[in-house]
Amino acid sequence: MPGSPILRVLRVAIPSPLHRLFDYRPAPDVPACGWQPGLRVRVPFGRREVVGIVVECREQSDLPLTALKRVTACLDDAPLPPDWLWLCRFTARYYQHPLGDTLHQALPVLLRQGRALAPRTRERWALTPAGHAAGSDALPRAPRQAALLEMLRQHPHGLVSQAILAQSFSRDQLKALSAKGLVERHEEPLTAAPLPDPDHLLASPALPLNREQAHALSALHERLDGYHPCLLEGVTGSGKTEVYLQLIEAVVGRGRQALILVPEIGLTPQTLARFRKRFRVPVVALHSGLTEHERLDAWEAAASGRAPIVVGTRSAIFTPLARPGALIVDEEHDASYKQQDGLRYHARDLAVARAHHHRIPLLLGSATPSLESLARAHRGEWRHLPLTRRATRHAPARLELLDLRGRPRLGGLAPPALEAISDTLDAGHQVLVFINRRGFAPTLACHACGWLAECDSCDARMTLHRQPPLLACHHCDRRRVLPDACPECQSIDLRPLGSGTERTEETLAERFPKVPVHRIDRDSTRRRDAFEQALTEVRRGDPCLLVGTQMLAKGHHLPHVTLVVVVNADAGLYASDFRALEQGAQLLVQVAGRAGRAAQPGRVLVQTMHPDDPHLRLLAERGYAALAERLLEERRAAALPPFRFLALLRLESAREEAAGELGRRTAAALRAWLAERQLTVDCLGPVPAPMERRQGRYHLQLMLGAEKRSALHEAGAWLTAWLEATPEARRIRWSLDIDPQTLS
DNA sequence: GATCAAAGAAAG
DNA sequence: TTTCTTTGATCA
Repeated sequence: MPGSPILRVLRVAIPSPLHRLFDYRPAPDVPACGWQPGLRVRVPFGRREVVGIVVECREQSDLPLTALKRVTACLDDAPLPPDWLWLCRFTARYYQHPLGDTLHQALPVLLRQGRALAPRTRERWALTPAGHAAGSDALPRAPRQAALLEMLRQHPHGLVSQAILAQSFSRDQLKALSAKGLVERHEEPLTAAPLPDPDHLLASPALPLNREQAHALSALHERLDGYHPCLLEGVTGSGKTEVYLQLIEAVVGRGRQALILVPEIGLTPQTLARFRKRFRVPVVALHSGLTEHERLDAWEAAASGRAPIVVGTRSAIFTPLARPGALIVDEEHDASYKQQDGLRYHARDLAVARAHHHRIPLLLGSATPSLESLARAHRGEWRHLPLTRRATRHAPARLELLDLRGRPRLGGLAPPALEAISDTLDAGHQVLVFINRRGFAPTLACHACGWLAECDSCDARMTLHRQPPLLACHHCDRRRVLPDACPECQSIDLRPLGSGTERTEETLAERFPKVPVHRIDRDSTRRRDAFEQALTEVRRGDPCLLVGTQMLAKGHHLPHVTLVVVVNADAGLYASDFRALEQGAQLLVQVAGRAGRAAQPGRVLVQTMHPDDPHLRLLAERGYAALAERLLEERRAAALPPFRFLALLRLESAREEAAGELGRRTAAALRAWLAERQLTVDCLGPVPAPMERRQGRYHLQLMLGAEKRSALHEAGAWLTAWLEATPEARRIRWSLDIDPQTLS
């Protein structure tokens, strides 16, 4: 008999590492909206109950209906936002990650736990009839309650609790009055704020634009409808943020929402303050400091459209938007956009997919764009919008290479660097010493026999720390007390080898006793406000020395710094990873950008053992863009990204043999399958990972490369299916990294 | 024979 | 991943 198909089965994504869905029979009571994808359900799973998400409603299952369990309850009145569901499904497919786990990761914790996604409400308190009737002398022994009663008498519609608490009344006083029957509480929905009149959107006026900024903005304005990716390449201080702000203004002015991604290190109170100062509409920030309630509120505000502007770090790409208008990715080259464990997604790449899906503009900004993005711009896929002028009078500081060979060093600094520091301090300016090594010294060595402090669990040296004094491995949690004598030869001549932030700080403090030395690294800024406190002091402008790691290099305005010294450029630039030169150069340019942002021109001294290296010279003499061109040519010649697509299978086991055996079997099976399917994907390995032993486990990897993404994708899908079906693989931890950022 | 840890299997 | 079952080793 014809008719509508009978719904008998719900396919549910379960939070688990399994690459499959599970079928259930619907609960007896049907949700108001009917069964549809995106509804959260509570289901029995094994011996427990979990929260899953319906992804499909069908008539039949591969299993007999009698074998299916029944959904315990539906948790939603309406499905989770479709744009969110779409992005999660895309992500799971693209990164070959289980859909259940992907959905789970992309949801605020409270929603994962099954909390209702009710429209947010707020409390309003108003007088009851008894409250109106009560005289002003009704509460002689409770003056604060009487004052509160009086205040509410002035507001016939009552007051929201926020306003009451802001008048320094307490929740207890409200409760006391409520217990006396004088006031009562009303819950009211937090409905969408009326759209601000486009003429009154700005709380402070937009800044005037220079010609380049104006050109970039008009290019963006031309096409606010439709997918329109633009790479905004702007040197430090060229005003990228102002272009972002004015694009947001246009988007919000049309009643749409803007989502802005910033690097982990970039979501500072100052950044937010700048956004909030410009707009009269709320700016919702998503960062690690939020409580789970705040996170849920922010999610709901974005999903309902109540929040016109959402700013967040990597995971904010999964924020649903009711009326998406534009996506902005600031510092698009930043490595923090790639998640390095579990679901290894790249937020910038997902932003591309999402903007395309929504058909909205995408703005990617950077002073030092990734080679991937530059290649897209060159191919004409993305519009390239350069900003070359700095707002200040000075050209960006040039890098001066300082030959370290044969020179004595003090705390890692060669004499010419010390001299430059001395001169700068004498001139009343500030100095930034950049050193990418935490701790006192990279390791401890025995001067008698050559013993080095090595970690028991990793193929790495242990770092020497002074505060507190110990040896620590930066690759695992292992710590050791400082030995009094060499464990090999009992000599007591143990010496620190090389310099870290602590040692450089110590040396500089001895050498320049009259100025304060601020050390800024992960260790010195453990305390929440320590970092902000140090920055506040530095901003006052008195001469001082700053010693710091990457933390300092990114995004902070240090207007009084006129000299930057890079203690060792080589470590970053000449690492074995194929992206080392690109990322090392990006970091150098960013560090250099700290110098001379205010009235004074800046100097940047880069210490190196390879002052004649052609890459380094190209960067110093002609800048990042020129180096990037050359690196692109080299990548093309070497068949590396962005001219080839890569996927990396990592295998890890406590037993070296087990990982090796599985690696060989996997590679053989994959090669056979590739030959049979005639897919042009090549497979390299298994080879030991660059640091083979880490945290007591052996790491190996299999690298897949292809010219066509579709072929790589097919191979990846087969690989995950094969591994999941292979019993030996269960005892080994494995993960597939699509578009790996590093090969380590 | 009881107890415990390690290994293995299943999840709708 | 979580949970339960099976298996093997050890002890009194």
